[in-house]
Amino acid sequence: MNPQEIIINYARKLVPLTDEEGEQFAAAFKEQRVKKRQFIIQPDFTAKSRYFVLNGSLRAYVIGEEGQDHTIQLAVEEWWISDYNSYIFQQPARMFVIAMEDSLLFQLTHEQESRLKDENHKFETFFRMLAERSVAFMQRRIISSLTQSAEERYELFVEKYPAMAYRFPQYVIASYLGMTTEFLSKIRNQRVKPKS
Amino acid sequence: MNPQEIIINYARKLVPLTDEEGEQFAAAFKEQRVKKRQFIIQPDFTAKSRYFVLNGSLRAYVIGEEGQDHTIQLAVEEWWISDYNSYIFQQPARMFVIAMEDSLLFQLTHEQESRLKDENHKFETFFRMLAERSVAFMQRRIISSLTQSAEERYELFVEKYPAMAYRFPQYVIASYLGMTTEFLSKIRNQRVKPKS
DNA sequence: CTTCAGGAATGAAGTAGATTAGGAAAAGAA
DNA sequence: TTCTTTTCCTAATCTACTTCATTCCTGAAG
Repeated sequence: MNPQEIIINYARKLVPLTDEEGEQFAAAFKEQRVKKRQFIIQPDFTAKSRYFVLNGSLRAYVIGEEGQDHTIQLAVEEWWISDYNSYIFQQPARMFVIAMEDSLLFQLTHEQESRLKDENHKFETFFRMLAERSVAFMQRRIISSLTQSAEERYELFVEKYPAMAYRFPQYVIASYLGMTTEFLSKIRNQRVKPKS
Repeated sequence: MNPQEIIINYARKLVPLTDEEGEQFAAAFKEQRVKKRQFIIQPDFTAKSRYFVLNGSLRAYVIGEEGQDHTIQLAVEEWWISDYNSYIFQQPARMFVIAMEDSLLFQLTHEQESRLKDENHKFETFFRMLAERSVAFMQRRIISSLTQSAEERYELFVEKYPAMAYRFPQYVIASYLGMTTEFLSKIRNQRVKPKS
């Protein structure tokens, strides 16, 4: 399947599109290849685009006061990524977004997105649904961080996203779940051998 | 200002509306009076509506395994509240939403909202922007919970929402910020008298 | 003027998880 | 291959925060 087909299929999961509308939608995107460790968003620069992952994986993170790194979002195939606070309000970013592997992205600029939304009610609906899904996803993450222990959060994560749990290095998972890599290591090894 | 004017003014902060459109928008809402300690959403029931607070205050929370209560969202005048996971997908709720004071709400049912969005592109845009703002808000909360200590989270909260900090009882603030009421008490009193 | 309930303060003891410091093993790069 | 960098593990100590138990405070209801 080519990139255009992928994004059209994806969009059709949320809104019905005619073939013509599908093409129009896909035409707003631009392919972008990035290499491992390449940044696509950096603090102080405004995020001009959001990205749909066709292939590969990325990670969004912030650096805390004492230089500690906290993963805000992960993305693999068919996920979106950006610094949304920056993208939505077109203000300077606070986050880094970096490629974890050589990746192929579909870039959508803020301008192109605006144009799409103006052109067709269906596209506006699509982005509304996308945002609502993010709200639901983030709310689940907030509930998890309030109600569960480090171990429970990890178990839940592995259960829901087994593909990610072994695709990303451990320090990334740990900082996504809000714990240190050492502690995650302990959890992982405890699970294997409760008895010698 | 009457409720209709309030909601129209509010909507106009996000999208321009003619007088006629404003009236049409406001007509989708229904006034609802609730008394302190009254529930408007309960687990296992589907949240059929979202609520705009005209007057008063509410609190959304979940009950954890060991009966501990975790505040997910707070709402005062001009804020929205619901169990969004339930509302958006029209699935059974996990949360309680309860009035903290006698309140006056503007209720918008899922059906009415759908109708609005179908009727006019502007209304669809409005709800898209509302969802995007929630995403940005929640992302900030996630970053705060990952990067800051209990004390820092409290200071930030007081700074950004001073009105809320003293309107809600301490145990509500504590459970919203992810700490115990005892610990928040300690933080508060430490700040006042670093020296006798 | 009591009584009672919801909320806040305080202190002692316990624990989940962080920090620090060691080194081993994969994985790239040359 | 060898060198370097990145990732992972183990274990001891440390601390931010919880838990538990008790007392105090305030306002509303009888």
